[in-house]
Amino acid sequence: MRKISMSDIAKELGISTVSVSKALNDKEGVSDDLRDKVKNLASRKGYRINTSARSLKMDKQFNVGIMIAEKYILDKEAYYFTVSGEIIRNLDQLGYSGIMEIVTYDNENRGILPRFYNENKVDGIIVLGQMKRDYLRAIEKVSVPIIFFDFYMKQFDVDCIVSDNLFSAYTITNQLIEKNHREIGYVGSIEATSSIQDRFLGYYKSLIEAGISLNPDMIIPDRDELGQFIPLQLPNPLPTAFVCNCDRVAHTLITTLKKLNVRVPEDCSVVGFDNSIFSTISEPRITTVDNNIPSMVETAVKIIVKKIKYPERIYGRVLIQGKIIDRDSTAFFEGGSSS
Amino acid sequence: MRKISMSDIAKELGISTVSVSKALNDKEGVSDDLRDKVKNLASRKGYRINTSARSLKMDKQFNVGIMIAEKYILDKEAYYFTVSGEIIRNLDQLGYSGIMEIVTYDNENRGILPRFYNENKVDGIIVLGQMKRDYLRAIEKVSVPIIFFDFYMKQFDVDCIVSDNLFSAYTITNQLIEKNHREIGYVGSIEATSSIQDRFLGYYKSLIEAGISLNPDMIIPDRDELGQFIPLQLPNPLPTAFVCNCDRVAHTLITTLKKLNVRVPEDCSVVGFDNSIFSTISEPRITTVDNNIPSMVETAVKIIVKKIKYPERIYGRVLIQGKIIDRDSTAFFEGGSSS
DNA sequence: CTGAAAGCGCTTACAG
DNA sequence: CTGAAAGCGCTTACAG
Repeated sequence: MRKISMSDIAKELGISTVSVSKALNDKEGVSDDLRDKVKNLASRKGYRINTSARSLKMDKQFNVGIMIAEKYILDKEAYYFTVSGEIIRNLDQLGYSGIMEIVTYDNENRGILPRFYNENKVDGIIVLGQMKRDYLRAIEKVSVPIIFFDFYMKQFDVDCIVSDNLFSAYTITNQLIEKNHREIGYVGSIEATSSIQDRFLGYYKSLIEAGISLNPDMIIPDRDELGQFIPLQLPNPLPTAFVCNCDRVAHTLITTLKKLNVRVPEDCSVVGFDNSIFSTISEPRITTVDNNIPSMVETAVKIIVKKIKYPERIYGRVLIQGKIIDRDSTAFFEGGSSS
Repeated sequence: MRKISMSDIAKELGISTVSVSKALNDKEGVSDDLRDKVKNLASRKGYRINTSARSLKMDKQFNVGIMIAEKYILDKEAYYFTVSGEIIRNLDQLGYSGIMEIVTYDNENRGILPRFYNENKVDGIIVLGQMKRDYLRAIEKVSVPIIFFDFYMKQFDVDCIVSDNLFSAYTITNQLIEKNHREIGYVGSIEATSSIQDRFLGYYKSLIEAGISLNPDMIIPDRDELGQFIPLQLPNPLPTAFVCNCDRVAHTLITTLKKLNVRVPEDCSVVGFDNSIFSTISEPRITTVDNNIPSMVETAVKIIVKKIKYPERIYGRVLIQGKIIDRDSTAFFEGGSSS
């Protein structure tokens, strides 16, 4: 059974393919009557448009590329899975498909661009999660619109969608301070990603406003240069609370504290970030920040689609507000202002 | 700056586009000398092939569709993320891109096929994870090759790649029996998916061979008809060991047991399935089955690509061997043969 | 409202 | 080894 084309429909109805095209695409220039007839026959015959022909003519693919660095896959964490699922769903509503591509460590190092770009399969690109500067430099020169999702980088003029990390971290740290905590640690390697850094700055902003000075011993790295997690080196004495740059490491921290017979939250409060699965499977469940992925994604998709239409428009750094999810991992500090 | 085409290269070199096409595609019919000249100029000018034109002419998209039901995304579990990442990487090596699509609950109920099919964007489809029978019925009739990944269904003639669940469950249950366990529970809703059912059967096979009769009270459901997890109703008295249909529920079980002051593995052994993140973040770390995703994916991708070339070939139900990962959640049962 | 004609950028079968 | 010609299935600008 051959695929059926517009001209098959045209022949059967005794009209031209032009009219079929107009009818099917809801363009003006056909009577409502004819339009209905065409649409009916098309659906009865199971007509499916030949996208290659349309794309060739219109010079548009109706595909958006989604790039993810290999490390985020190996992580076995679902964060970017949720995100990409959401992206794909939003794209679909606007008539686009999502083509995913994993940038392997090797390709990232060698600056090899994704197939979907080299073969002109996409009209725009969303970069999901931070990658090497040099690679981003290469991808930046690409001749289709591009946006960064969930990170940004200095000296890049690329539009990006990020969670308002600084403000969220500031707010959640404020909450700890309101609960009488004065010794508060931060867990995260502050040079690893823009998110970790901004969350640190929000934490610091809160300390400044509370008149608490920053103690370098209280900043605990959680990963190495490759992004691999490392064992946590906790300070002694411990602070009475920790702000963690993500739920995963908050979960690790809680496990570590338990082994030291430190009770959470009675002896030590812990807060996380991302509202990931780690925040709910942990015991106690972790107070955290929900980054509002649906809103981030909706914005990102809207912007990339706009940029496909109007490539010269600039959106800059778009911040999306997060929301604190109160759970069971924080408590009022009773020890009091003994210092 | 206009996109550059084969004819641009041809003009600059004073040759025909036919020769350019042959040279770039490594087809015979051009001298090595000319081929080099063409390739050099193409790369200097940053030529990228126009896939639409190629696809239109060849009636081939060089894209494979990956369908995932919405529920697997909302799960916040990374299992299918790892899988789809791996699929995409394998496809890339064979010259294909992967177009993902999330089948929403709504579309699944209404039998709405993915955009990538309706718009002829893909040459073949991989269905990632079990979906409603009626939906699969609709997708089965599709006019491109299709395979099921990680599940199968009776009365469907669709080729599928599955882990050898029965055999893995059989083996891991045997290990418990060798450790002197005679009362062994199974956690999983055995009608929910083919995997859960087959793992149950492997567990049962092991019991049969050990002369242990099946006790219905020892089969504990873990999810409802929608696939949502439900609280575990543990039997009283408890068995001395549990085989869980996945690591996630094994993790839940361990948490539940801890609350009952049952120590794992001293008082009760627990094994899981999938070697997912839950098996390593759990305390103790869970003995589990690694399904060998790389091998499953490699096979799946090879088969779909073969089927694109030779649609009539049949591969049937392809089983991939899993591997037991021994960790800390099982122990020898000392209670002994008192019954 | 309707349609004939041109053309998007490739690949393939064929002729030289 | 090399290339002229046809054609894949659409859309668009234009004429009627």
